[in-house]
Formats: sequence, C-alpha cells, structure tokens
Amino acid sequence: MTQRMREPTYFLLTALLDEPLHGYAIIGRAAELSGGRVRLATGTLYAALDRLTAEGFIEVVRTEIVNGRARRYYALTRDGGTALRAEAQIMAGAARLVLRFAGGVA
Amino acid sequence: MTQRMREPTYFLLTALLDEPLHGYAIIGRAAELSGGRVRLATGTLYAALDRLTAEGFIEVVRTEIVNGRARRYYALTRDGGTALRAEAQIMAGAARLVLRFAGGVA
DNA sequence: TTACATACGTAGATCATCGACATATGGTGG
DNA sequence: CCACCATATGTCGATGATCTACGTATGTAA
Repeated sequence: MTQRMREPTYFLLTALLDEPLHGYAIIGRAAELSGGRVRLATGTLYAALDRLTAEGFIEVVRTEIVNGRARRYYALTRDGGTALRAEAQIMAGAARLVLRFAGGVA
Repeated sequence: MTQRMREPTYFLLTALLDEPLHGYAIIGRAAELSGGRVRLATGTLYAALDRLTAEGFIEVVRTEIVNGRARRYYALTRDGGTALRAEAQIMAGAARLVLRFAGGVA
C-alpha cells in the first residue's frame, strides 16, 4: 500500500501543465522536460491516457479529425493537477532525505 | 526504457544511509523516515533484499543467529549509495519541474 | 524507393510490488 | 490461560504499470 505514481505517468501529467496536447505530442514534451531521459513508449502512453482519463486526472478537451483518424487533445483536470503537485512534494521530500547528507553529486 | 527505482526500493536504500540494519528493522526505519507513509510489505522487503544484493547495491555485513534463525544485517555498498543519490537528484529535478509553477501546496 | 517523422493503436511479456499465508518467540491484557 | 500483538524471517499467487514489438497510414526528404 505504498504504490504511487510511476515516472512515465508523472511526466505525462507534467507535460500537460502548460497546455492541452494530443497523445504523440506528449511524448515529445515529456522528453523535452526531462532533458531527453524520459522516452514514453506508445504502449505506455495510450494505456496511460485511458487509465488517467478513467481516474479523472486528465480529460479530452478537443478532438480533430486528421486523415480520417481522431486526434484527441488532453488537459489536466483539477484533480490531476492536485495529484501531480502532491506527488511532486512527496518526491521533493524523499529527495531531501538523501541529499541533505553528502551534498556530493552522484 | 524509462523505468527506474520504485518507492519501496528507494526507501529501503535510504533506510540504510545511517547504519546497517537487519530486514525487519528496515521496515521501521523506512516508516520513520517517510513519516509513516511507506509501509514496506514483507513480500516486497525480502524479495528486494535479494534483488538489491544481486545488483550489488547492498551487502550483508553481519549475521547473527537468533532463535535458530539467521538475522542478516545489510549495508549500502558504494554503488548503492551512488545509485541512491543519482535517483534523489532525478527526483528533485522532476519535483522542481512541477513545483516552480504554482507554489501552491496540494 | 527507401526510410524517417508524424500519429494512433494493440498484444504479449516482464517485473516490482502487494496481500495473504506460514512459522516461531516473547510480552501484555483480560 | 488464552488471545493478541510486536518481533522476525520467509514464500506464493495475483495485480498492474511499463516495455518491446508489431500494425496501419500519410507526408516528406535523401
């Protein structure tokens, strides 16, 4: 009962902080924000979009039809923003626990 | 290929920052450090101890026999400490990404 | 015409974690 | 005396997010 958000999920939500994005654009934004470290796999992305929508953390705010295929734009909901900030604070606290010791960089 | 350390693993290693501890004591120390939030399940703990030992992140530094049962004390290795600090810095960076926006507490 | 970026999606496998169980001792409360 | 909890180690099956690899389609650059 310790389980929380995993990194791909965290960065997916973080990617939506500025503005609504469609699925594939989220991959690029997450990579950008993480300095290239987080590369969301499409299998992770589309599964997570469905899951987070069902959880009420994100929602579809616009749908375009491009080449006969739906392009959905997702936005953070209020709950999603709250959960993300809570998660960030837990992470900051956990990081502090380790870093206050040796300030030594890895 | 984004996968990193999960929270129980992170707190298991953090619990060993001060001094070597035996398995069960790690549960208490992790709970203490996290303000009661992280409650390591024994299934998680003993599996993780084996895994992290195999990975070279922790090692057995002392063994006592209590009531005919081995009590093993684990310590962080150099690699384990390095990995933990690296993880902490990634977490701090990720947290900053979200918290620099609304300083608003969750 | 081959290949890559864009863009959506599915399917099977992996693996850390979880909940429940098993076992044993020592202490405390009813 | 007996139930329960803390201490302590450990196993087993299930869960669930993520990963790799595949499939489809268009536009564009080499």
